[in-house]
Amino acid sequence: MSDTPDHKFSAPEMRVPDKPGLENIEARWIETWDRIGINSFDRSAQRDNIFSIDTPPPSVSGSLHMGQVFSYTHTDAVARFWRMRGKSVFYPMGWDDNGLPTERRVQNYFGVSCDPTVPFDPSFTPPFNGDVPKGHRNTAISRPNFIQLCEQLTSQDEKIFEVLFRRLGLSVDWSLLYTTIGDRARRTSQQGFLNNLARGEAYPQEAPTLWDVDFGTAVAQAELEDRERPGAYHSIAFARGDGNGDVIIETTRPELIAACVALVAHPDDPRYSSLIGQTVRTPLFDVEVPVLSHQLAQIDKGTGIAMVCTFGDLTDVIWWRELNLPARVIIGRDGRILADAPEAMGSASARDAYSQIAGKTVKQAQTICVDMLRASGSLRGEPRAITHQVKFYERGERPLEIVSSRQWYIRNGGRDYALRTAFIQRGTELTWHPDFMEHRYDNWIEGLNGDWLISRQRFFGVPIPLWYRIGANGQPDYESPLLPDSKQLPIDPSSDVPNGFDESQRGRSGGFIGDPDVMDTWATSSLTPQIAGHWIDDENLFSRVFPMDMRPQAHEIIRTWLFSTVVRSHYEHGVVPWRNAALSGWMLDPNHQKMSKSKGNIVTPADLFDRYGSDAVRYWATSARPGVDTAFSEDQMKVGRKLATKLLNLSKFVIGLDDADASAIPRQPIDVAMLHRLARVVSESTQALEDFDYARALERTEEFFWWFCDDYVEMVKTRAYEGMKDSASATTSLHRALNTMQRLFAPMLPFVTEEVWSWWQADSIHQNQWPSTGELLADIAELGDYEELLTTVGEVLSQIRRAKTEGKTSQRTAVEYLKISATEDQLELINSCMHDLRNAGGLDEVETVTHDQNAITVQVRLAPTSRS
RNA sequence: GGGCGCUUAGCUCAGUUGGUUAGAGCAUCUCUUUUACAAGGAGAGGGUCGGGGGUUCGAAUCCCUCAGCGCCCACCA
Repeated sequence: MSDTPDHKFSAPEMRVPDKPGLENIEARWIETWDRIGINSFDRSAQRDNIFSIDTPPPSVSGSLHMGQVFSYTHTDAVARFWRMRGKSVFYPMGWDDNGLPTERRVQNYFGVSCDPTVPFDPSFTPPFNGDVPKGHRNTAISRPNFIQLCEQLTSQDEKIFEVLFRRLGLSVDWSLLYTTIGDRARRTSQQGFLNNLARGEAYPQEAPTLWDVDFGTAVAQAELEDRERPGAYHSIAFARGDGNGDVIIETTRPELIAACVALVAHPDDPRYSSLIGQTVRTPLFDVEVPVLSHQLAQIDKGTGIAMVCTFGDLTDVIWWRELNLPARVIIGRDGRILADAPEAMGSASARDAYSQIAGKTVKQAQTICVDMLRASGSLRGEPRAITHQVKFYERGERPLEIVSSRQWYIRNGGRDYALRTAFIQRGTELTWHPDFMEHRYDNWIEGLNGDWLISRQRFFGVPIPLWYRIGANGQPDYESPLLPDSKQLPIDPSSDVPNGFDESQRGRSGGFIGDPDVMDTWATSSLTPQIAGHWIDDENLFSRVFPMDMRPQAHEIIRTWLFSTVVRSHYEHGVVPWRNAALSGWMLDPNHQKMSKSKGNIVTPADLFDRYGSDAVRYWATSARPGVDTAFSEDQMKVGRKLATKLLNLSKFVIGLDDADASAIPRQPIDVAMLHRLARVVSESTQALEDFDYARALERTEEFFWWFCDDYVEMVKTRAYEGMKDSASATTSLHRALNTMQRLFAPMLPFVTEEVWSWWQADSIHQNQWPSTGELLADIAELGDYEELLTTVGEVLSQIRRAKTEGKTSQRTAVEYLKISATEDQLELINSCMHDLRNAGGLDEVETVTHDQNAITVQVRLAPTSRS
C-alpha cells in the first residue's frame, strides 16, 4: 500500500472519527473516485485480464425509476468484484435516445415533426422551447435537424441520469459513454446492415405485414402483445354455388366479408368433404369464392369452416400463401376501408354495399356490415359477445391490421429450420444466470413464424442507408440499390446524395430516391457490444473487449434485445456476443404488483438515497436473488442502513485497538477458529460472485459479520484490551478479519466500506485485491474441527446469556458459580477457550463435569445484584 | 395448448451434491443503558416446509401427481 503514490488517493487523515456516521459520505467518495479515476478502463490490458460488460442503455425519456436502480446495482456489484480481482473492467454507459419515446418528447417540446422530404437547414432554430402553445401545428423539419434536437433535449435528461447513477455508486467509466442516436451508433448500425445485405442476411420483400394504423408503420413479431378485447361471433350464411342452400361460417370480423377470398375446412371433416372444390358466394358482395381444405382449419372451432380474408389474421396469411389465393385487400394503411371496391365485385348491389363502408374505420364498417347482413337475412341469430385476445403493437392503441407492403428483413431462423437450430445452439454457448432463463430463449426461437422485420415507416431513427435509381418510367429500381461507401457513414438518404448523382436528380427520372424507412430500434440496439466496443473505429479496443463477459438485462426482453444481439453477432463475428447473460428480475411494489405511475406507487430514488443512504438502497437490491422478482421494501433498506452503521462502529473499535506487533500470529484456538470460519466465507463468497450471485455473497458475509460482532468480539475484546500475552493473537485476528470483511462487503456497500477503509489504509478499497483464503490462513496452524469448537463454545455462552435473561438481570451480572456438563471432547474445546469465556460471561468459579450425552448442560448461579 | 418459475413463521425470504432439534430479518413480547455501537445488546413465543403418494436408515431437499399464484410463448374463424 505504501507504494501507492500519495497524490492519487488523498483520503482524509487516517484517523477514526469520534462519532462515525453515514451522513454525506457519498458525495465525498464520488468526488475522490472521479479524481483518482478508479473506474477507468485500462486500454492496454490484454483480453484475458479484462472483464467487459454490455451495459443496457436506459431510455432517458423521463426519470430514473427504482426498477433501474434495482438491476443496475446488481451489475455494479459484479463489476466491482472483478475489479478487485485485478481485472480491467470495461463498464460503459449508453443512453437509448433512438426510439419512439424520444421522438414524441421532441415533437411536444419543440413543436416540430420529422419529415425526411424537407431539406436540411444548417441554421435551423426550433420554433419553441418547451412552451408550445395549444393547437400549434408542428413544423416539419428535416431528419438531420430532428436528430440534432433529440440530442439536445436528451442531453438534459442524461445529465440527471448520470448524477443519480453516480449517487447510486455505479462504477461506470463515464468516458466510454455512447448514445444510440449518436454518430457512432448510426455508423455501426448502418454498416452492420450493409454487411448483412452484402452477405444475403438482409433482404427486402413485398409481403403482408402486421401494421399499426395509428403509427402508420409495420411492426415486428417481437413487438406484439396480446390484449383482452370484447368481440362477438357472427354466424353468417354463404350461398352455395350449386344453389343447394347455405354454408354457415362464424367470424368475429364480419366487416372483412368484402375481403373474403375462400372458405376453408379441414380435409378430414366429413361435414364439408362434399363441398370441397365447390364454390360459394359471399353475402352482400356476391363474389364467388372457392371452398378449400387445409390442415390448419379446426374442426371444433365455430362451425368448422372458416372464412379466409386478406387479411384478418396471420392464419389468413398462411392460407393465402399456401392455397395460392388472390389478394382482395380492403383495409388501407390508415385503418380505413379503401375507397375503391375490389375488382371482383361486379354487381351494382355489391358496389352499392361496398360504398356504404368505404372510407369508414374498421369499427364503423363492422356496425354497418352487421346491419346490412341482418337486413339481407344472411346473419343467422344475433351476434354472441365474447372476449378474446387481439394482437396489438406494444405501444399501440388499436388492434393491428395486416397490410401488404415492401419491407426489409433480417433472417433470424423464422423461415429456416437449419438457421433456427443454429441460433438455439448459440444459446447453449452462453452461460445463463439463472440457468432456467435459457428456456425462454429456446421457446421464443421455436415459436418464430417469420424473419425479423427491421424497417419502420417512421421518420425518426437510423435510416436504411440505401438509394434507388429511378428509371425512365419514373419507377424506383428496387432490385439493385445504390450503396454508400463505408467511409461516408452515417448517411441519411433523404438529405445525402449517392455517389455519381447530385441533389437536383432526387426524385427525377434517371435520378435517384432515398429509401424512406428507418430501422427498428432493436436493429441498432442489437449492436450495443459493437457500439460500446468501437467495432467501427477502433479495432484494437474491440478485440480486447469482445466477445464481452457479461450481458445484464431484464428477462422480458430476451426475445428482443438478447436474441437480436445474438443474431447480429452470429452473422458478423461467428460467435455469441458474450459469455454470460445475467437476467434480473422485476421490482414489484410492496403488494407484489408491477410498479407503475398510474397506480401512484412510484418512489423516487433520490428521496431514498437521502433517507437511507446509497449503500442501504444497494443492500436492498443486492439481497435479492438473481432473476427473482422482488418487492420494493423500505424495511430492507433500514436493515441495510443498520448494517452500514454497525460496520462503522465495529471498524472504529477494531482499528482503535493497539496493534503494537503487526507481525503477531493468531495462536489462540478461538482466534484461529474464527479465521478458518471466515476463510470459508471468503471461499463461498468468491464462488458465488464468480457465478454472478451477489446475493449469496452478501448473505454469507453478513451472516458471518453479525456472528463476529455478537459472539466473537464479545468473547475476545477483554483479552484484546488487557495487553496480556495473548492479546496480540486477538488484536491481529481482529484486524485481519476486519480487513477481510470490509473487502467482502465492498462490491455491495462501496461507500461505507471505502469510508472505514480510509481510517486505516492509504488507498482505495476498490483498487485492492479481493480477499483470499491464503492470505487469511497462511501463517496459522491447521485446526481440526473449527466449527465444532465455535458451536460448542457458542452453546455455553448462549446458555449463560439465557440464564441471565431468565434471571431478568443485566448481561453484565457476574456468575458466581458455573457448572458445565459435557463430553470429554467438548470439555476439551471449552477449556481451550475458557479464558475468553470467563471474560465474556463474567465467570467466577467454574466446575466441569463429563458425561456421555451429546447435549451440553450448564448450571448458572448468578451473583447477587445490587440495585440502587 | 406448450414451457418456466414460485408455494417454508403474521410479513419478506434463506435453506447448493438428502443428514442432529428447519433458519434469518421485520413485526410481537421480556430483559438490558458510563469503557465499538440504544440507529445498540441479550433472550422468548411463533412453522403438520401448498395437498397426496413414492424412493430411502433418513426428505423442505430426489421422483410422481394434484392445486393455487406469477411469467414467457402459441392459438385465437
